[in-house]
Amino acid sequence: MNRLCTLTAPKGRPREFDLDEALAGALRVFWRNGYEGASMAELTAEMGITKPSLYAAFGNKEALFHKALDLYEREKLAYMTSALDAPTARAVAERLLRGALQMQMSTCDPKGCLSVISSVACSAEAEPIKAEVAKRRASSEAALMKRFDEAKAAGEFPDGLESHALMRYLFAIMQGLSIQAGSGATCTELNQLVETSLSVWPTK
Amino acid sequence: MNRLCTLTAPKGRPREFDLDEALAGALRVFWRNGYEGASMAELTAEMGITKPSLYAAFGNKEALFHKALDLYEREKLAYMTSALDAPTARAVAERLLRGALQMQMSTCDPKGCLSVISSVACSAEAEPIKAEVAKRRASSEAALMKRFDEAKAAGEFPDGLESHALMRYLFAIMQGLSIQAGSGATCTELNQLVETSLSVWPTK
DNA sequence: TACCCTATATACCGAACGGTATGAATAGGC
DNA sequence: GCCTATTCATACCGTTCGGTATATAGGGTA
Repeated sequence: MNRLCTLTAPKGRPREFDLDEALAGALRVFWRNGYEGASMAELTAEMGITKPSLYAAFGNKEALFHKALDLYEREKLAYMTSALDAPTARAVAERLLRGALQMQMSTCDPKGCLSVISSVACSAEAEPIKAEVAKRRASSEAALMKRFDEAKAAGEFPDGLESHALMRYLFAIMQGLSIQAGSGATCTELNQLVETSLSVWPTK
Repeated sequence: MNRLCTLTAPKGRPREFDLDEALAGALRVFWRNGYEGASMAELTAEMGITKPSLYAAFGNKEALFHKALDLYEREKLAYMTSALDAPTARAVAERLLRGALQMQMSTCDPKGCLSVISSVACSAEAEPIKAEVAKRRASSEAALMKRFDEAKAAGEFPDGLESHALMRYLFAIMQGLSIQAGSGATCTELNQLVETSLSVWPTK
């Protein structure tokens, strides 16, 4: 009995749906409705599978959310990591803001940011969800702060402006952007927000 | 039968709880948990009354939320209207940011902003809630924009900076502030956010 | 063909949801 | 004292929640 064969030959009845497609459907529902607002009924409907299939493939609702959040960060927040490659702190900020804007202007995706939505939605049951999102956000914040530390060392910031303060400021704008996008702001308005933020970006 | 007497002499059995205190309790629950996350059980527990009393006095959950939102705006967002009296746009922004900061630093109130929480929480049932919050926010935005229009007419803004763009920018920062406050940011961090925002505020 | 393993579909679980019917308690008006 | 009007407390309504038991269907292996 060769163990390696199990990769190409799964034993029992094969599943009739695509894992990735189903997960993408789950992501859409969580994105539209938040963790608590997403019911198993709506999830299964959008994923095109039944509840037992969902539980067998993904565990439970919380585990499914984690996997959907992974997909979200991998596919929708990719611009956040790539933005760090920009040559200056201002260019990083510009890439981040324009990336966030472009994502919110997508006509096929739900509005707002899944991370922001999930960190705000807050009944008692969703406490571990908030904690998980907070952990991931802290990681993003640390990455941006490290990049801004380099910028500060390179003398890009005015005196008295600390990198962590500027990081926090930039995140606040992006969070505000996603709030306003989720509340029905137009693309023009969101673009104005980005342009204004860039026009006041501090230079030495 | 004098109609006016009904004001001082309500006929039936008098209620045994204080309307304002009960509403304040409801506000706390909505603030902590959002509209959907606030269950009738938790509401009645915090308000110190039973469900039939709640329905008799406030209508239903949605009507109770509206009244709690009224109380919230009246007591907790008072700084937003008074800030408009400041002499310059920058002073208005400073009052708004410091007012928001001070509110988030209160140790007895929940963290975050009820309006932001309610505009994000989003199952299907909460759609009218979102609409109501959006309407009220639009009113606040209009008030701030009018004030910034005056500032622009007074020549306070750099060329090319429109008042509505700056209004949207300032709101974004305040929304980001409340998001970060609700996610466990420290007072020091929130203060840094406010100071940074003020330090980059555009002047002519 | 017989067997094993896994996915499927249906029907169901206890708990919690928002909301209410009902009857006892408590006040004013006559 | 009696009627009316309103509140209070309990128990209950139908629905939906997340999650599962059960039985059938379908593919690999021998």
